[in-house]
Amino acid sequence: MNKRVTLKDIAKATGVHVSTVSRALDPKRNAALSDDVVDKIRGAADQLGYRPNRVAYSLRTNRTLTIGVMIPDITNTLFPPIVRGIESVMEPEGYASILVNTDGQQGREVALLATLRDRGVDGIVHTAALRDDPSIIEAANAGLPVVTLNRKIEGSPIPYIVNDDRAGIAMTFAHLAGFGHKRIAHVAGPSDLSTGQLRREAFERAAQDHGMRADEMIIAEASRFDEDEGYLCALDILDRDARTTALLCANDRLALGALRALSDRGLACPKDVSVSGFNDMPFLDMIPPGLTTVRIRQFEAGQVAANYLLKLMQEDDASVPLETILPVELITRHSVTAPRAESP
Amino acid sequence: MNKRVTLKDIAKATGVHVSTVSRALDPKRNAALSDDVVDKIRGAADQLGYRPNRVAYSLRTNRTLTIGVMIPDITNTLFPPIVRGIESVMEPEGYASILVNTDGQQGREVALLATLRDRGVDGIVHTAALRDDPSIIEAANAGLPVVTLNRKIEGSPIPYIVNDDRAGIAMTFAHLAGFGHKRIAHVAGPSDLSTGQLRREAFERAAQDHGMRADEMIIAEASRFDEDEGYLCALDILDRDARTTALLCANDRLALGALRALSDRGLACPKDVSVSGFNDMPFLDMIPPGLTTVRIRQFEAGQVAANYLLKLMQEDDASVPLETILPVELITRHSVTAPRAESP
DNA sequence: ACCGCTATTGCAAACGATTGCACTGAGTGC
DNA sequence: GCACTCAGTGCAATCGTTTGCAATAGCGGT
Repeated sequence: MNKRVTLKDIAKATGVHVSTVSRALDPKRNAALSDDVVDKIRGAADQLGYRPNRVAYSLRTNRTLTIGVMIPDITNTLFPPIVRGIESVMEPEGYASILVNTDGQQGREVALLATLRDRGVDGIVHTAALRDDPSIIEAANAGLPVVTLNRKIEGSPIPYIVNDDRAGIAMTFAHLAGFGHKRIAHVAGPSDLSTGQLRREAFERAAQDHGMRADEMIIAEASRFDEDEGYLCALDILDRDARTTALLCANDRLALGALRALSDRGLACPKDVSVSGFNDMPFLDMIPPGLTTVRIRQFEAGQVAANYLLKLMQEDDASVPLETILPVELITRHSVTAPRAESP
Repeated sequence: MNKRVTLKDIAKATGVHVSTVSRALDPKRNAALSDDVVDKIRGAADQLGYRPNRVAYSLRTNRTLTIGVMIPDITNTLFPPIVRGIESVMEPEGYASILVNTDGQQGREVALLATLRDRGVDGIVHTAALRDDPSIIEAANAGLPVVTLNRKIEGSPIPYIVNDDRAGIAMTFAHLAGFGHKRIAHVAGPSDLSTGQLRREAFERAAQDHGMRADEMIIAEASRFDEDEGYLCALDILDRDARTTALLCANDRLALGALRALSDRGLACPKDVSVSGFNDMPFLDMIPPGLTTVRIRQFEAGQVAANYLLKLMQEDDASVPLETILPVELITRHSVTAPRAESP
């Protein structure tokens, strides 16, 4: 358990002052030193195996080179690629991430945010924000760089990166309509999440654009983005209108639940009713009948968020776009086909 | 951007010395103080909204209350539950985790380990160790608490938590044999990973126990635990012995690849050949034909690892079991059935 | 020969907490 | 009434860096 070597050790070894050592080791500041002393110090440093003490650095400079990454649940396949995207730009810059899972609970969120701030993170990527989220706004106002991902916080100057949900839904709706579907229902996500809200609005607008009247729209809102809720909502929709021929779901897990509901009702997908999802989660292509869905760029989204955050952290007067919308892509598989001829 | 309040501020506000404040706020040390001054200080502290500066604390105490969690790739569904398991015990104790992905590359692993040490983590949970891994051994020898998970490092005193791979493989083999399979081949994992190695040995032993001769065993070793490798290995096995009736795969992703290989060869699973996996990854039940596999306790494994690490970090002379083997469970679905009557 | 300038380096004060030790005063025993 | 204990606080060093400023030396210019 030999002690770590410090600047002082190097100073002692080379006979110079510790501040000189500090300067010699800092590429941005060693210009003021003579080359030979720099060389000597450098030599001694890596001969002794010097590794800077980041904690001391942080105390002095008030920069931890650490960011907080807040997500609802890493267990949800949506998030790992985001995390890696963030890491892919942060790591080369010397930043590490501490990852916290909020489970979508407001209480956990504010507590975790507090511990992140206690730990002095230099910035936060927040993918779990509720639409209305005072604590994170407060943090941002206090000067902490924050960017949100996938979720948009209403009425705040916090930059957000989102996928083009509206376009995704519109494409899907058009795809469905193109097959001749007239009775398209929506399994919506929770309305307290901006994703849920936005996709629902996009659905309504798309439906309207295709000449559907508001009172014809059947929408069931899930209280969580999971299979069980999708199952329940699909059942609800079928109960409300048995003639529904297509289920446009706000995400894949809801769609998976809907699929199960159909099969429970003795309905086949896509023969009896078509189903679409959103997100294109992994292994979706292996699950029959092969869900038609919208692919979003999670890794990229993470990268963009990280880049913005970097900029905010490194430049005092940095400005990044308030809104960034990433393009999405319709992935057509086999869960959508033409509706059966309507029996009048 | 109002400055954070420090001990000094509280001292000024209450008219006592900063060291007194420090003591008053520390539950383990305030016994030596009079109750009224403690109350006064406490009151001032949360009236001013004091939050301790963890960086300063760390510098002084040499404890960061941070651990490093090294995994191959968070994108692999195997790991998120582990991460959450770790978090579930660490978070209540005030520890945060910094997560790094090694991608299974030795180079990345040593670099990331170095940055973790630079950051002064109090301990490390390592789920990505190669079987022979000098850098992590060196770290452990230097006094850094380390526990490895899923992987065992040969000939080191580092505690490891593993699933009962041997039993899992044995159960699967017995299950297969119970259906009457005689020609059971193994799609093995990489032998430089202890999981790959161990499962292969378990297969060989199980085969032997069922009266198979060594020269009858057909084994193809994948160089990675992924679908493409599973595909290739399965093809290889079919080429080597077309009469193979069962593929016991070292993990689910290999099995998924094998499934694809079978279908490419016009073979049906389970009618023509049975297939089994290992790990029971999420959504596996939704992928036809429903892979029979071995369920492992990832969340629990994370918890155990975290508990051991906590003990190692908090007690000087802590001793935890060198080896911990978690029970596994055979999940039977529909990818295994009796072999067709052999056409002689 | 003197002055001033610049290039190089040292000094010391931070950053915000913890902690061994010294100090003070009141209470105790005799 | 005196020495002694001990509870309750204050003092100051310390953790390892960074950084504004002071100090020194060497140099050229006049």
